[in-house]
Amino acid sequence: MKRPELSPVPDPAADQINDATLRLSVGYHMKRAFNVVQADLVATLKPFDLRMLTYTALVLIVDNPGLSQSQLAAAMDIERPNLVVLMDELERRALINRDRVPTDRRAYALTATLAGRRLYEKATAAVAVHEKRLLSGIDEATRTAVIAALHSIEIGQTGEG
Amino acid sequence: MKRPELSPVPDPAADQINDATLRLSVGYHMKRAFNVVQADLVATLKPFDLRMLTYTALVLIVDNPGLSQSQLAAAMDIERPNLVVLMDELERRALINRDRVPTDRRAYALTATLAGRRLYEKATAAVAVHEKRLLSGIDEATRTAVIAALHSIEIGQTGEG
DNA sequence: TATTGTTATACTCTATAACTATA
DNA sequence: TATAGTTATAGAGTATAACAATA
Repeated sequence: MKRPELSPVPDPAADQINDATLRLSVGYHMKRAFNVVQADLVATLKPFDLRMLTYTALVLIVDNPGLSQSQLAAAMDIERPNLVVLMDELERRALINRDRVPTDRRAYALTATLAGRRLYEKATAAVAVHEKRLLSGIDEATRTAVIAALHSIEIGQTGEG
Repeated sequence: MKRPELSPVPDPAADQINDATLRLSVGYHMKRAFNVVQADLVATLKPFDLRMLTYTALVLIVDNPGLSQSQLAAAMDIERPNLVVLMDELERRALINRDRVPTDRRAYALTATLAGRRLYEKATAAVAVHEKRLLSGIDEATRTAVIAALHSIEIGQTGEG
């Protein structure tokens, strides 16, 4: 966490740097912006003992009960082996269940426990507050355009809203 | 590299997922979009034997000759210890020089060598091409708004664009 | 005392190969 | 054969503490 409490005061040294050439490098600005968002998100989730990956997994399981680990890994854009340890952690903490699927005994049906859903509710509320604060400087129209643009980059297509 | 060659075909499994709740979670979409951009950038830089961090460092040194490692670390938003190994690598490859500053013999003045500047030129041209392709689905006005928004998140302020 | 660069270290995230059990 | 989940492992990126040299 480089920015302790989302201080709005940037490092003065960084601003003396001439980044004119980089002004068109989306990757650079995206990384820096993402760093800020991620740091905020990490700090927000810490009280709930969740990280970005465990939070995202929990949200997707609550919203999509019964999905498999393969589906979840695809949705999260991570490799299956990396998801296993996340599921191990959430299961150990009794936030999710791994139930065998009768029709395909290779797969697990993932569902959230009551404790998982409660943690989801609290964490999601906290995240909403923090993200709202994080984006407070951006007007609604721009915010919508940005999310749409991010989504279009994400899926590699043009329009989608 | 999860998306081998920036295929515009998303994983079908991921699209069946209900991410309505996440539609407002900027962190989630930002991470996914950043993953795509980063994968493209990594692939683009690979022929030059550069990673995102080494490329960014090289660009900033070329654009800001004489800056110190502390200043560079601040500009890149990484910790000083992590920058050391990057400088070791670039110096070993004779892309940059570390010269002692006469007025402050603790610090190094970082400059790019001729080879460093040449690599910078070639890599930057390649990055520009790839980013243009990556953002081809987004109109100019939106693109400008997105970069401005990213920058405003980055510096934690409102307007600056 | 404070700062620059450094070493050592640890943790998280990511990626691949290879295995098992099912299909 | 192919797929779901798993294990082991390796590589990046990131973060902190502690040190020597210098200010």
